Amino acid sequence: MATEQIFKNRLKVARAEKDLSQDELARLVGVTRQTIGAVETGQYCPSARLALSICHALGKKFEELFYLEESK
Amino acid sequence: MATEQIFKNRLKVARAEKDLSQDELARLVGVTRQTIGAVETGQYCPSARLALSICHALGKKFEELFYLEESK
DNA sequence: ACAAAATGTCAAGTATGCATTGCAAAAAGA
DNA sequence: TCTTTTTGCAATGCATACTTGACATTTTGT
Repeated sequence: MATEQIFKNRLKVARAEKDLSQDELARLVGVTRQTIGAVETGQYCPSARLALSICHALGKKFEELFYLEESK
Repeated sequence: MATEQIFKNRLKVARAEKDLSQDELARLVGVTRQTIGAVETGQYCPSARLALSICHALGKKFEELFYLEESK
């Protein structure tokens, strides 16, 4: 196993900038609060569809919110 | 009523621009040929992780390759 | 025309995203 | 402090992404 790619995000900060709660963002994009929370804390990687609508809701480009990081 | 968001992509063209086969792209991003084929023909929406590594492999930004479209 | 490479597709199985419910802790506001 | 809002976390279940293997069809190259 060479280079493992870890999926990360800057959701928490971007959400704070818009002054939105997890629940408010969740309603905007049509998922539950728990789903937003889980994505935010890195519990799992969202679908590209969900990730895209989060981008739209927060007024950010994809690469500003989501990225891959190398792990050792 | 339900303004349904449909997940679409421009993978086929972008892949052709790089002169890569589905199999070559698949190996680059670490999935199977069938998975690339299925994403390309819109059979399903990839994970944000897979979508991102496809972007990297094709040298494109996310929004250049993937987008949401309104349908009725 | 022929062979090889590329693509479409299908079935069955595994992995994981996401919903739902519920409870507890932390933060914010009065 | 007391109360409300927000967030974390866990279990169960359904939906869907992704794998593996296999076969048919189309495209490309000689």
